[in-house]
Amino acid sequence: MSARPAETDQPAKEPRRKGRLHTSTVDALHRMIVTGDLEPGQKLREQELCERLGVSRTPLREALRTLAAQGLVQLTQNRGAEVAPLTLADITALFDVVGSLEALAARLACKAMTDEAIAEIGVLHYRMMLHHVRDELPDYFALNQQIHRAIIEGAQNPVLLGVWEALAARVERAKYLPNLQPNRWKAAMHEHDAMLAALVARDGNELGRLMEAHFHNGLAAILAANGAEAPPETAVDGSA
Amino acid sequence: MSARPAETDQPAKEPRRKGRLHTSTVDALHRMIVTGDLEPGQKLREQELCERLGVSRTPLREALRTLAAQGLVQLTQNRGAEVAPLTLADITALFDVVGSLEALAARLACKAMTDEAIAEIGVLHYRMMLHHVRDELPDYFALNQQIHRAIIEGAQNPVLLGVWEALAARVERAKYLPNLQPNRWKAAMHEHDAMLAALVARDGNELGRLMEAHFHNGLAAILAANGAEAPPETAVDGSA
DNA sequence: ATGCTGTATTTTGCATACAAGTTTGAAAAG
DNA sequence: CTTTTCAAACTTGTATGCAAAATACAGCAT
Repeated sequence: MSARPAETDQPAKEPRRKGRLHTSTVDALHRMIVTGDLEPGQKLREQELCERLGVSRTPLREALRTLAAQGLVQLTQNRGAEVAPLTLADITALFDVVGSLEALAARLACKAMTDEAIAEIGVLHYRMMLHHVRDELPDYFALNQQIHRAIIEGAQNPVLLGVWEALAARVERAKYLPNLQPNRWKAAMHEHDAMLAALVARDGNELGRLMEAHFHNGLAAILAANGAEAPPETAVDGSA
Repeated sequence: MSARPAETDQPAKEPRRKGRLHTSTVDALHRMIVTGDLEPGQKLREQELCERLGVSRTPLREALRTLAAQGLVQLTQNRGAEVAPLTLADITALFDVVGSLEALAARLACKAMTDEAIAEIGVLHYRMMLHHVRDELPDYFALNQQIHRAIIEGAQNPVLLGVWEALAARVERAKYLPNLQPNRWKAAMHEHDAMLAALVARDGNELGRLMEAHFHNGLAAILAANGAEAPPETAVDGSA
């Protein structure tokens, strides 16, 4: 379903197919924000984005409202939009919530998933491991994301899926901040080993515990990496 | 259609203050959907809503996008918007997620809240109890909501607050479905008693457990009330 | 020199106009 | 009588124009 064609496009003013402008505008902005192409706190002037994306202000504004509801953009009355800041405090808060949701998903998935679906996750797991030993980071990331998504979908709870998808975008933003150190990478793989074992054993509580810990470790890595080397504007916690 | 309540505001075409049209449109639609004034599954034709709310299509469409991102409205390409259906399966899923989030909030709040804030919740609690013995349901509901919100805010996690607010709207929708039986009401009050005790004791795990159970009991009441007496169109689980 | 004020420019918010897609219904063919 | 086709009406999607708010800046007063 979510398999999108590679499509690196950042379309300038190519005359798109006539429908689906709103959707593709949302996606384009979504990517730009997640990848950091648009930086946290950056002011988003409508006219400028319109030219960049090749759409008029109406669909652009609708896209901004959608993204604002997802927490990627911040709107202020009569003062326009800016990319939502991403402070370390925000990231901490975010990981607490997502960790909790994944733990819930784990418990539900262990009850609801079919043996076949679990086996498919096993396949993904070993493919991911392959990318790990080959040092192919982007592919590793993609598989990692797919595994987490599969577990969430395995919970068979549409509300959970919807909330998770919205938050996953922000998690992705956080992942683009630091360079993932090899140490953390290796540790993450081991954590995934344990997670798969728990899933196969259908031990929901254990899997939940593991996933929550997995998330907290990822958070710690991000905090460590950025607390030391981040430029001041990036993400210092906003006491003001 | 359904009888609308008093209807003091709901401005027809009064020339509003020039700003804030978008926000108030979102709020108005929000209320209409939550209260059931707009029924689940109902098709939302833009022109009709424009006349009813006294705005043009542009801000209305922006509002619909916002509500869609919050899960109150469902959009389909070139086929417009409809009020998101609210099946019993949806409600079950929703309560699982919100219960889990409130449990998280409980753990965090027990650590983060000041004594003063906890005391304020105590005040709200006893005011709510007063409305209970006086049989004042709407006031009870309002206080109940305030207490839950105060605990979420006490967790001091802006992400959690944002997610919870979006989901709370859907929970409200569910509450408007059945007539709350007096039995459930009484039980809910007792559960709140225990919750307050755990909060004062700052026992986060216990409070989390209690709040999750509180939610599940509420869900069971709704399911029971509707499984038996709901009209077929309302909320039968949507296999389709 | 500094602070304030009024005006010009920019930018957002809303409304309307136009284009493209979808639905409906009636007429014609089987 | 049923089914198919096609066009008219309606609905949504997008672009543009206009008004109000905010910002920037120059000129003035202190």
